[in-house]
Amino acid sequence: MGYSIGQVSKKTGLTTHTLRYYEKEGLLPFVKKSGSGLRVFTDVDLGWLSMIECLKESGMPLKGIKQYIDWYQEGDSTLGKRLDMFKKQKENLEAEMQKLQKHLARINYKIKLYEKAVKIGSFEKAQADAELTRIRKELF
Amino acid sequence: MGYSIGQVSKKTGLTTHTLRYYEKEGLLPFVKKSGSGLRVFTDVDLGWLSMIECLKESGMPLKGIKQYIDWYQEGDSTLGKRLDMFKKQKENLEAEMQKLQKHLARINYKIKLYEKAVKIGSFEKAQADAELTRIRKELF
DNA sequence: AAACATTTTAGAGATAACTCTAAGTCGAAA
DNA sequence: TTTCGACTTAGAGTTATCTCTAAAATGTTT
Repeated sequence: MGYSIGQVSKKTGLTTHTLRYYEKEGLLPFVKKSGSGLRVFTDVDLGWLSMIECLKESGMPLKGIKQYIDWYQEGDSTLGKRLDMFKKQKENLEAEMQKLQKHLARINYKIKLYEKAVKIGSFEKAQADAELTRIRKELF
Repeated sequence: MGYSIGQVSKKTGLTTHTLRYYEKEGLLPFVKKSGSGLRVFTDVDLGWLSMIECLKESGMPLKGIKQYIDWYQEGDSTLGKRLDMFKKQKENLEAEMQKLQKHLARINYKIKLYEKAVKIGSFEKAQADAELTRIRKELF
């Protein structure tokens, strides 16, 4: 019930290079090797890779993720540190999402503006449009 | 009615190094120079810097932003391309935000788990808790 | 005018996160 | 048993985005 590095690559979308790189960086200390030196991934390992993806895409650098994994390996004495880390990550992520929300509103305005501009063939004239001027004022 | 690079650095939070780098990369073609060669930023330039920040934080690489600025400089013949770019960026951003939403749910679960774990002093036992097991099942 | 802060350029260096290469080993299929 | 694709390691190379340095010019303050 184990997977080769190639199989894990297909499952996760990470290249075999990246998986080895993650291991070298200390992110996969739990992955075992077969007698002849081949990596053998388990479903538990896939779970860890999924958590790594979650934290990475949430904006945590690989070093931060490694720290978390190191704490996990240390056992229950680091429970508080791990809790703090997740709380901080939640703060970061919520702040990030609010920022993205604002950026999205701005991009939506740009889409309206350019739809009008394309329709009338002029950026200048589209910008002078009453409704777009109203939205723009609302936005800033 | 103009700002020095240092003033713009304070206003935007970007270092003077970064501002010069952006210019070198073609992101600030509208910034003028004084007779003696000093950069003079205007409020219009600050507006562009704000748009650059918006696109960058929305996940667009500097090259993509440069492309947009180049199109802008080309005039109304590129209106369609710019509209497409913003539409695509909207798609990307909405997909990104949905992903972050999922990651946030997972992190919230982890916070609950670790709060319980800290309380009882054991990760294993916290994981076995009925409510946490329920939430975990909901999550995957 | 002297002193000192700010800006200029070209180019080198740093950092994170991959990405690839080479030379060899392993394992499944014909 | 040969063949061939997948795997191994160590280490070099790449990309994006800064970040810094040095030496000279400019701007500001006293």
